[in-house]
Amino acid sequence: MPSGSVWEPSFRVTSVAYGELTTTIDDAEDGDGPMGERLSLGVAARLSRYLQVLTQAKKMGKETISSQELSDYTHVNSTQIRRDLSGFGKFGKRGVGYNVESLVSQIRKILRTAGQHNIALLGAGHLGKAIASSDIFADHGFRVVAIFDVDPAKVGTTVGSQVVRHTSELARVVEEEDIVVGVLAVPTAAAQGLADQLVAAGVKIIFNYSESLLDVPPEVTVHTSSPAVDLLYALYFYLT
Amino acid sequence: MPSGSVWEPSFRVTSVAYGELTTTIDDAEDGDGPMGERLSLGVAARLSRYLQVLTQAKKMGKETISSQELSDYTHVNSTQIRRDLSGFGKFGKRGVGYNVESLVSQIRKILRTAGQHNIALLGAGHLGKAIASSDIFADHGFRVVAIFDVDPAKVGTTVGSQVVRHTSELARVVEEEDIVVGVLAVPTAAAQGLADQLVAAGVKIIFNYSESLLDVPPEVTVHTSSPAVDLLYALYFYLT
DNA sequence: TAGATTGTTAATCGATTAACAATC
DNA sequence: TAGATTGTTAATCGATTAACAATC
Repeated sequence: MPSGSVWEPSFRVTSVAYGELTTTIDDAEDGDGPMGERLSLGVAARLSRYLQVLTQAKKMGKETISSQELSDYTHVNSTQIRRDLSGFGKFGKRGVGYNVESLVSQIRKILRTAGQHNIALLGAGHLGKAIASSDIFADHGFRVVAIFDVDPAKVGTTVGSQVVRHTSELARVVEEEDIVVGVLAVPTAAAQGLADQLVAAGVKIIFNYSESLLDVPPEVTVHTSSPAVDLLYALYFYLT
Repeated sequence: MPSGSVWEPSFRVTSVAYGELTTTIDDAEDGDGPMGERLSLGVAARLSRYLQVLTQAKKMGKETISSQELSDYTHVNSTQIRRDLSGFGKFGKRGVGYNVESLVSQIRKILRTAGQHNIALLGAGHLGKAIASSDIFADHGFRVVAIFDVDPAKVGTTVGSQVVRHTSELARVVEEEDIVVGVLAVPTAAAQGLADQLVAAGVKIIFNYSESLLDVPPEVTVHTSSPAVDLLYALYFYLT
């Protein structure tokens, strides 16, 4: 019996309301399935989770996986998983399950995240170092191509494969390196200022590991990491 | 215009299927409202998120907050927020909003997380140090009361306010310190073994910051932290 | 009073689930 | 063939949203 993240309740509670969610887009793909339409928030979020589990399962040498196993690890109902997948094609084999490797590439295609994407990491403290040396981002095609800090003692040192730069170089580097995501691993007090700089530099996705509530323009998406929230939530069901 | 986490799509996608979700429990409270029943997964997760934002707003000296402001920060629809809250009482003031401090204590009461809960942190590397020195857990009544590592070079050193202990002491310390949550901040290869030890020691909630897919008994809840998943998801809506 | 915001209703949409035939 | 698991249908439940009266 595997685990699963209590993560996203029926709505992974983070229901987002980001403008139109189901408008048609240009490029179609395999033919059948809703490939030509923008995915709903729910489907996109679940597919991302399946992808995470599949990526790890592949690492562990697993060749096939059933919807029930995926369900055990994601806590998404197995019928819903089969439903989500069958909307895009018949990926599974009855009596056997899904081929892990082929399902990974199918989902990557659906999520259009087959390519490489560049990340800027802000903050070279403990958290920044932990993120820089982790595989999690790299596994999904995200590359930390620049690390910034304001501390003169840290600027110039090497973290992961990158030399730490001073924050004053942010705007230039974001453009040069084609950075689409900024990750804030800085103290709460510094977060808003750096978010402003990221926005000014044209970054549209910010990952906030600080506690600060960030104010950004509507076209910028902020994801605030909140382990304590998930813990509160898990604890509620433990206590009751 | 504040940000918000793409987090939990309409379902914070992590819909969980953990047995009965709406059975009645013993203690009733204020009288009106569904206080006597177990919260649905969705409501509990959303309330946790409101609490996170409110806690930070309180720190920033904010006295009142409207459902629209809460919506901007959580990406939960403002009508839904009012609906969620009004189920437990009339906490708001028309034309004004909600009192931040009073709403914090109301939600804490609803989530039954007013008390202190003890955490064991496994791994005294960069991530462990980052977690130990962060406020996020402390803000919500979680206390890191023990830190473990297997590295002899780390055992005995001080991280945060704790002296790092050897993992062999785990079972004893879990019992002595009444630890209910184990946080895994260790390399992927070590995660399952430590999860097994936590389970054997009686811990029922595990927070997994490694990439490992953990197999645990059904009564244990595992939350796997997955920043890359959230990033994939945010990127999809950015690219389309 | 005028403006703002809550609390609540009603309608819709999507997630959830059980069930089962199809088929590997 | 027998067992397992997918793909799909149909029914239910809860989330989402707009709208608006109540009221601070």
